[in-house]
Amino acid sequence: MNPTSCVRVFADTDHIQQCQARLAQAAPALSSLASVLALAGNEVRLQMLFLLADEQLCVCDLADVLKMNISAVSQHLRKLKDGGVVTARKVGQTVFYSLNAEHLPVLQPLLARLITTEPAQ
Amino acid sequence: MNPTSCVRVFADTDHIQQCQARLAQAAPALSSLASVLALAGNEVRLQMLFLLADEQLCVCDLADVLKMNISAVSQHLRKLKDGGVVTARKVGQTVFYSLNAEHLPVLQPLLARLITTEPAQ
DNA sequence: CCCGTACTTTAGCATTTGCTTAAATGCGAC
DNA sequence: GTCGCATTTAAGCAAATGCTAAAGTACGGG
Repeated sequence: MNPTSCVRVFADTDHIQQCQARLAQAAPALSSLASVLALAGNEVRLQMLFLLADEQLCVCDLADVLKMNISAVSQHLRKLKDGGVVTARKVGQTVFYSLNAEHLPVLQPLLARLITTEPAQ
Repeated sequence: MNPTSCVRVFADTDHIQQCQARLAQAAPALSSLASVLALAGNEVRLQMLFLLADEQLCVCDLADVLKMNISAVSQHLRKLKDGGVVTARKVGQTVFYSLNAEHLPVLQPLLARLITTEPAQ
């Protein structure tokens, strides 16, 4: 009767529908969270967020610190900006990026885990 | 002098090295965090984690709930298991998956954001 | 033992990702 | 205006991702 999956008797349609209902309720928040995590789930971008949590930085600085191509850095920042994770502030010809408040509640606790309380061991 | 990037005078080598030092210190934790977030950053896998946070489920159940191919579900679970995010417990021929304690400190606060306190608006 | 069920693994493929290179764009100095 | 610097964008490509389909493994029942 269920073409997708196994034929177990205790498939428990109630249980499955209950799970689906919970998913459906969480769907919008879940989708939004997934996209933020996908952005932060890239090592380079997570490094950027870690740095930006401390202070705003321009594309040049980030490229220097990460030893990366400016273009590559700019493309990562574009994704972060499109995802609402960072904001850009233009001063003259340099663009300063900083964390956007919108997703800070998600990011802060994550980034906080990266700060070593002990300066050195 | 800096071939990679812009030629601004205030490149502030000190500042850049300071950022790099902070990065270097956070590197191991950051790398580990990035891989967990990359796993959770997929919408299907985040759904799985959301469901598994509530109760352990077998591959069949997840496939039913998510209306997905069993093979696809299994492959996602494999990644989650390889990343240390979930654990498998075999009972007879069915395999129950549940969240692994190792990365709960990262996942719990994220998943908690998905639980609607109000049952309905 | 053989068969069926739950699951895993493999191979193949389309899509996405992240980089490099090169060509814009934008803005300030001259 | 022209030039130079900071950044963005576009094009191209290799690698990674996520799916489907099919074969393989593991366990229980008859």
